[in-house]
Amino acid sequence: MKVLKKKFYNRSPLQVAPDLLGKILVRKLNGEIISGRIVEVEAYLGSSDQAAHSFKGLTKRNASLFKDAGHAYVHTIHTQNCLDVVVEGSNIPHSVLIRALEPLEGIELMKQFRNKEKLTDLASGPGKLCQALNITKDFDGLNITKIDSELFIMDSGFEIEKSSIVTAKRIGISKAAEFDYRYYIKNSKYISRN
DNA sequence: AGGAAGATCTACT
DNA sequence: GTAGATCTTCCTA
Repeated sequence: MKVLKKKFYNRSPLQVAPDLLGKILVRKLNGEIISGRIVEVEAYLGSSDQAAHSFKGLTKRNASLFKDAGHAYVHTIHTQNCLDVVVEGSNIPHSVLIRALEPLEGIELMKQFRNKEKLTDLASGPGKLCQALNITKDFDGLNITKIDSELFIMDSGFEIEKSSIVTAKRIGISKAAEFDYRYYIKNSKYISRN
């Protein structure tokens, strides 16, 4: 198991997004570990993608998208938080949205944060996983390529077979919704929807 | 200064 | 399946 470095993130979101499936998202909180396997992601292509927050250029909200690859971008929507990973270099505001996790460690903590018991209710959606891992806007702009960070992604050493990766249209957006930029693991019970 | 929209979630029917 | 909750940011007057 090793932490994913900038080299991993410094590629096209269309390459990084499917590669993130099966990786382990790790949250450190007061010495406790909360982690989960990434089972669903979406790619956002910055300036050429009308659905991306960075489409209209740099604003206060999306400033973190213009950082180097391997930083977090946390934004609020309808009272919920969503977690992105910045991809492909500085001033190229591409990102990958982490949409769902399969809970692994710290499940009791997740249940507390979510006030839910069912494993499939803990992190099966972008807003839910931020609650389960207690990710707040304080994480916006955080470097997630260091093992001493409070948030990072590890390589499980386990490759997802290409035949288990499903490509589909993105969810919950009104513009440029026709692109097949959503990726999830086939047959996972922990994705947000089918 | 005010209004509208947004990469959602939950509860209830 | 549908409605309501309820916060931040941006656009317009």
